Amino acid sequence: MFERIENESVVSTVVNKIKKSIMDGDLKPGDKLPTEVELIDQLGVGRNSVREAVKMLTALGVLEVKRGQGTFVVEKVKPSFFNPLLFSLIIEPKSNKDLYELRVMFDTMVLFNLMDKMDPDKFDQIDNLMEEVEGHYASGDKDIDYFVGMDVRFHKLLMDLTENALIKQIGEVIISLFPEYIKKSISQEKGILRSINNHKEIIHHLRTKDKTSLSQLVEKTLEEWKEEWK
Amino acid sequence: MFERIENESVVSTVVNKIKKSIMDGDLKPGDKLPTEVELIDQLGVGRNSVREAVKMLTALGVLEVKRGQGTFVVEKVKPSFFNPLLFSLIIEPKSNKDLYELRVMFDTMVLFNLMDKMDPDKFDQIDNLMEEVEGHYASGDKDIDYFVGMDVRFHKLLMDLTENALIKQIGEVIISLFPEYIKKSISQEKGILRSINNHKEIIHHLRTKDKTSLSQLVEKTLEEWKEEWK
DNA sequence: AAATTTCATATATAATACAATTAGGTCCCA
DNA sequence: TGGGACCTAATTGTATTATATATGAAATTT
Repeated sequence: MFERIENESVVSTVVNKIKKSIMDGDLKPGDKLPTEVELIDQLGVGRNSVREAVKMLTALGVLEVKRGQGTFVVEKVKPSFFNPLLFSLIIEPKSNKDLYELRVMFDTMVLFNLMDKMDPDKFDQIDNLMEEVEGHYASGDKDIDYFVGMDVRFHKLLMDLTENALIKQIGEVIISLFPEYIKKSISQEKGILRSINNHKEIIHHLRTKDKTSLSQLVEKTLEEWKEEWK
Repeated sequence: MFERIENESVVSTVVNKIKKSIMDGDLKPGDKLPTEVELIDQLGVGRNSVREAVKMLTALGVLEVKRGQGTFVVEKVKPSFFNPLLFSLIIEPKSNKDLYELRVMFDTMVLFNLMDKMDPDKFDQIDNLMEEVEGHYASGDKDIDYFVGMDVRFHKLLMDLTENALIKQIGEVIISLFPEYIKKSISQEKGILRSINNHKEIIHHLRTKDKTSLSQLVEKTLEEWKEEWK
């Protein structure tokens, strides 16, 4: 008969009012919100409610609080936006197979995307990184952590070059799930070499815009990894 | 000389302790946290700090507060908690292109993954869905919402068929960002038809395991959308 | 002019009081 | 013996007040 009375909490109300101000354009990126005291007066609520609302929007990456100065709408959204996703991956454990598949597929995706965007400057950045790694290897350095770090840097660089903020964000999350696996996979000298050669092959296919070979390479890599983990 | 003293706020500390408990497995999905008063005692902080920390984790979809009962770790993170991502589209309008690219790339990724896994049963599921949609279209039904819903269902079905929990999860997030865009793009009769034909093409390439054509199709679709948004 | 201090402003934390919601038990009566 | 009304303990929700701390700018000193 009667529909449920939605007793929206005070905090939710405040959150929504701030949200609305942003979406309506009354508050633009970089703008300063009224001070806590002003908000208390304007909204007619307690200070705790205002603070809790601001904290929620801070957690979501929408607001930014600078102590002694005030509260501001963020200029640029941080990758922390995908933190909830990261949590969900922790809360609901995933199988290794799923994780690999995702990683390999994501890498392929990034590379495909890059093929249409690569220019000489971007190749320079990649080449510089590769020279650094090969130099270290040639010099006899066998520090696993270094090569693991460079492996991560290589993949992050590729993601950066897509110039797509969303891809970067999701990529960060995926890579953050991987350090142990990378370490395990290159924790032998032949692992290091294989990693370097793998990257070189990737770059080669990127230069020649050879999607077929690239996707075959990725598949091959996946197969190798699978073998190793049995 | 001295490195900066990171004065982590009390609230952040509480947030991190709760996070850690979850990640270490001391708190599992569905578990009840200590009451506010207990947390105050155990952590030696004020109630405001505890409440603000809980509010942040609630905003991230990690905790769930039931008044009169307590605070719990969520069983399953809902995709709706990613809505804040929509903020990034308001704050950084240029990311529309990014979002679109991500979507197209993710779809491609799913399809590539599927190619090696498809069996007759899976094709049956897809065919059933397509028959339903085409039936509706043939019957003269032009309800936009219906076709938008079916477009979403089509893409969700493809993701389901990968049988990869991670892909499903990330896909949910991406798709949840799209209803309005999809709606815009098929909000004309020719839009509906185009959507249906596009899906049919996808299925065809899936059957023939033709990766090249598939990736070309996706590129073509991307180009079309780009044109439309100018 | 440069360095230091002071001060106003804003957020951070804590403590207290009371309100509201929920689950479950108790009581009472038919 | 049921079953409904009521009560109560536990827990979160909101408001208020007090104090602490960080920040930037103004005032002061050197």
